[in-house]
Amino acid sequence: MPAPRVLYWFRTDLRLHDSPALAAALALHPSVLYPIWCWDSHYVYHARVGPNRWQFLLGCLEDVSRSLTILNPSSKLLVLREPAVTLLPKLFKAWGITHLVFEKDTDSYAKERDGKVMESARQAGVEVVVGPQSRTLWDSEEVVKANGGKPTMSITQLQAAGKKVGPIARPIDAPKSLPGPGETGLGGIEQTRPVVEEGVGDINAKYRSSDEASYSSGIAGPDGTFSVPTLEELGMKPATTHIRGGESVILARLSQILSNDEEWAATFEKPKTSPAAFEPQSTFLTSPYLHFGALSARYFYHRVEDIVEKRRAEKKAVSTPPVSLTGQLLFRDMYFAAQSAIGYPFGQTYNNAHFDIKTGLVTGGYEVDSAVKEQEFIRWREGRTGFPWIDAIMRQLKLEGWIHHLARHAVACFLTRGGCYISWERGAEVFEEWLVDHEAACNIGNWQWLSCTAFYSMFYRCYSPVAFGKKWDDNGDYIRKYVPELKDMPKKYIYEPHKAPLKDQREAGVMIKGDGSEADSDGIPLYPKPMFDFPTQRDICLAGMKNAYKVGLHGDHPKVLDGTWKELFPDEAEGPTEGRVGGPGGMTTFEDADGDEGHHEEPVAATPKRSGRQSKASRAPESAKKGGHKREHSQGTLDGAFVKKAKS
DNA sequence: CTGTCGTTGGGTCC
DNA sequence: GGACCCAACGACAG
Repeated sequence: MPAPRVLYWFRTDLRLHDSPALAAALALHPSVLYPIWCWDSHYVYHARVGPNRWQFLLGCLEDVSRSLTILNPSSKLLVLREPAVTLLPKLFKAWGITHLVFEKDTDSYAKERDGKVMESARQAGVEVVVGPQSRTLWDSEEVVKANGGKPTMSITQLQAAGKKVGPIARPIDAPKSLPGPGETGLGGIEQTRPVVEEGVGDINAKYRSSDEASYSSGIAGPDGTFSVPTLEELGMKPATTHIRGGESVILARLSQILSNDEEWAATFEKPKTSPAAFEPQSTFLTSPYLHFGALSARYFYHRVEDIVEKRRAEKKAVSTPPVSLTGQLLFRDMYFAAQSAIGYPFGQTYNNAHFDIKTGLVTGGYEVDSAVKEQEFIRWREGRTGFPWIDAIMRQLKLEGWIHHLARHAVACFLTRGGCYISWERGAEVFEEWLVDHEAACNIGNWQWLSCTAFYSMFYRCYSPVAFGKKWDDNGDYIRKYVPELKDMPKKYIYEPHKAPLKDQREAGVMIKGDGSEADSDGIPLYPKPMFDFPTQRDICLAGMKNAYKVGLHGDHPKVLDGTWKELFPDEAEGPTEGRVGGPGGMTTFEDADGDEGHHEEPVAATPKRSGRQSKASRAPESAKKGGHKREHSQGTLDGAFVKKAKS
């Protein structure tokens, strides 16, 4: 039997250390090994990916390529500018491939894609080896099985299930040698240009100079060498973050931190790390590396756990899950397993058996259909809500692609159940676009958590846009950094600048005025007034949440599926009404101290209905649409039991 | 049925 | 800085 000719397909495992899938490829004793990366049109067109994450990914690709070349000068990462689904069947033939090897991926989209690729491999007589899922501590499907087939909805469930699955695999070493690739001639293969999915559209077009740029240079790239592209080749606008991708970057930093300060690593408690810290931030910032597989979760886990065990033996203090460093990895596994169990509906309320409608109420569940809400959403996204703590966080996110976990809590709570009462799905999309560490399972899961849609339900625990930030950063240094127009505002007013007397505003060189759409007025920098009165809005949210919990609708309820659910929420169905208070969506009016008008500008035109939501739902496999975990709505509160007004 | 717990709240009082 | 209250969810153990 001739020696195997192996295609190793890198995806979200952009590393050489602790890669069981790569080890499986090498265990075949291949005569040639083609390390490839395929330009996935889903990532280019349909997933929301801004320049910062693109740049991070490119850094990871370059790093892997360099490491491959170190192992074998004739090897490097072959970047193929075409999606795997159309390209691989052609490559199998052109390169005489006998085996395709890749790491298992339980992400909803990845499962669908890999299924298609495996089918085409079967037809081509190519053997497929799916390596163990190693971006998590345990295999997500095994965790689900151990959890009785149900999604893991709490950290205790995850821990119990993980225990049943078994010990977390010890990391394996990077390979010491590597076969080179064979002939890389494309032998007349025609590039199949990816198609923008109808109804979904090219979400990232705004970041590219040309729709055609990404695939215009053919499969092998502009110089025909399968090079890692640049942002320019992608037609992408420049990135703004200082965060750089790459396995060697994170391994070096991890070693440095873990050996320099074992105590810190062993006693780490997430809730005690400051969301307001910058340069340096208060946490490791491993998340983007974990997402792209530049850092193995298992390697990270065991490096930390070894230190913890050592200190435990020395009778020194250590922290434990869920607050410890390893606890953070457990949460990640919890979300991966939940996503794996639920599939497509995980990313939405619609058709999701596990999630209540709740914060989707006022937004129609699937789209913002109120001009006021849309305006609030835009102001939240762009960091001009008039709440400096919220605005600083959103501006850091947009600029750097990363914010602290607790900062994510603050802005997510504010947008959903603790401020605007806008659907978590809108916020999740912004994070998806801007985060360098965006991980669908974790992002969706955390948004559901913060909006009290799933995983968490104590909606009366609400973050204040003033008090929470002050707790960490009384002087407001974080705000001064990311909202520079407030940099000279006295400490007394830094979290609530609209309360500053005109004299203080003048001395601080800023005027608190308007809605943030104007940067300055006659050369004087402007910072907006709060877009609503927070305490009033918080009460409205609490009342809405109480009502929503009482009704207890789930995403797979017939009335949700057929769109008639609004009948059950008469207050919300009417939409925002001027001056109405006591129901979610009521437009609040308030006047501030100096008697100026409040936040109401002319409402912008309502945005058109977004096609993405519905088409994503309709794209879900039939099994997912019909299956799922039907839940009894036994409370008998569907008719007329909603709460019209919260007791105050 | 009751009581307790849940990674990370806020405000007041001492 | 800690104790306690606020108004109160759902999961789980007993």
